[in-house]
Amino acid sequence: MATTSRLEFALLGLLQQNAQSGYDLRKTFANTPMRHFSDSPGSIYPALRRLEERGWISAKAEDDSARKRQVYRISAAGKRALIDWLSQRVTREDIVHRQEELMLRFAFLDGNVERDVTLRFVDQMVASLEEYVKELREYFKKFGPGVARDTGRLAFESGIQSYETSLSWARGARKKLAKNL
Amino acid sequence: MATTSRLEFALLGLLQQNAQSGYDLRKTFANTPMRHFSDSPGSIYPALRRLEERGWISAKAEDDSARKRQVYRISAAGKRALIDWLSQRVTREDIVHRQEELMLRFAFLDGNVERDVTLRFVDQMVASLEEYVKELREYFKKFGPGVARDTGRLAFESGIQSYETSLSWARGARKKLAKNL
DNA sequence: GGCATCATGTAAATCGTTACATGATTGC
DNA sequence: GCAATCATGTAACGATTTACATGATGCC
Repeated sequence: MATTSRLEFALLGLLQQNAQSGYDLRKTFANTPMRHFSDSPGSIYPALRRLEERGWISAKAEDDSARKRQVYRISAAGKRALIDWLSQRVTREDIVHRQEELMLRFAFLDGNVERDVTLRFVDQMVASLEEYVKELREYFKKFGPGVARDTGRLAFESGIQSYETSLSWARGARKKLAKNL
Repeated sequence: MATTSRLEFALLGLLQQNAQSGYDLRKTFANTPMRHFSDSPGSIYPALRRLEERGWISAKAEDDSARKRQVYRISAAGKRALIDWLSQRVTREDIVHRQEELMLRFAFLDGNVERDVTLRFVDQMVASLEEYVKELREYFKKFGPGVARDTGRLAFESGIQSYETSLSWARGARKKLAKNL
């Protein structure tokens, strides 16, 4: 049961939206807000080959094009893997250690799972965030004033604020998503 | 010129605050808001040895303790390396690809560099964030409404909001830091 | 006596980074 | 003709993850 990296899921999700080449995917990572992913060939081409070996995507040489483009398409097994990943519970671990992966998952929900799965996802996210923000606030009340360095205390406050922003975003998202059910 | 990982800098910064053992450092990563770092022995002990090999820290067996604790202490060369890292310019790359490292750097500023270096750091951070937020907003105006999936659009908005939160945090931090100059 | 915690390590596997490399095509 | 871009790769290296491993100590 080989694990799947964030990059691999990102590729899988993008290929689910459109069949495209490695170069197209690289351009997406270079020129869109998905730019926190690396667009280097040394990461993307090997990742595509790994996905192909697992049977999650398949390559087809684009013959009408003069250039030697390999267009990748997601397979049924790939779509199943994607949906499994998207359907997982949102845990505290996701909040603390896998924020980026969490938002990636969220971005791919629509079109791949039913709206009620999306709503459950957001609900779990709100619940986990509430719990964690509470925990951080309590920690800060206890230890924050004792921190000697200003920048250390401010950095901590920045961390709390960022989770609070996520929380209020998630609450707003929940409302918007519930409206057009 | 071997590169230094985030984990290595985190260890270096913590050892600058207090000489301590690998186990102590692991507990910090396990039980404090620095928990986004891994507390696994397989990452920390090898990282400590790498730092030792570079002469940035040195180990001393704690003899009064019954247990075989190795207490690490930062060296002069280590402190120099730390300060070099802390004094680097804040770039757009830091904002886009190295947010976490950036906040780690910020947290360690006090006590290691003069207050004016800290203020310059925050100024550069504000400037880079302003630019990037502007860029993201323009991108969203152009392409946001065309995004088919609700969750895709919402995820993008979440990203923008998180940068906006950082920006307003940085502005507030700048004011607080300037006050007690 | 036994369990949790203290305390440090090693080994295998793998992913991503960086750098190098090649050749075709489009546009000026 | 030349530069930029299209398009795909390989190779070396290093860091982290996961799992395995050991032994001492404090406490009930």
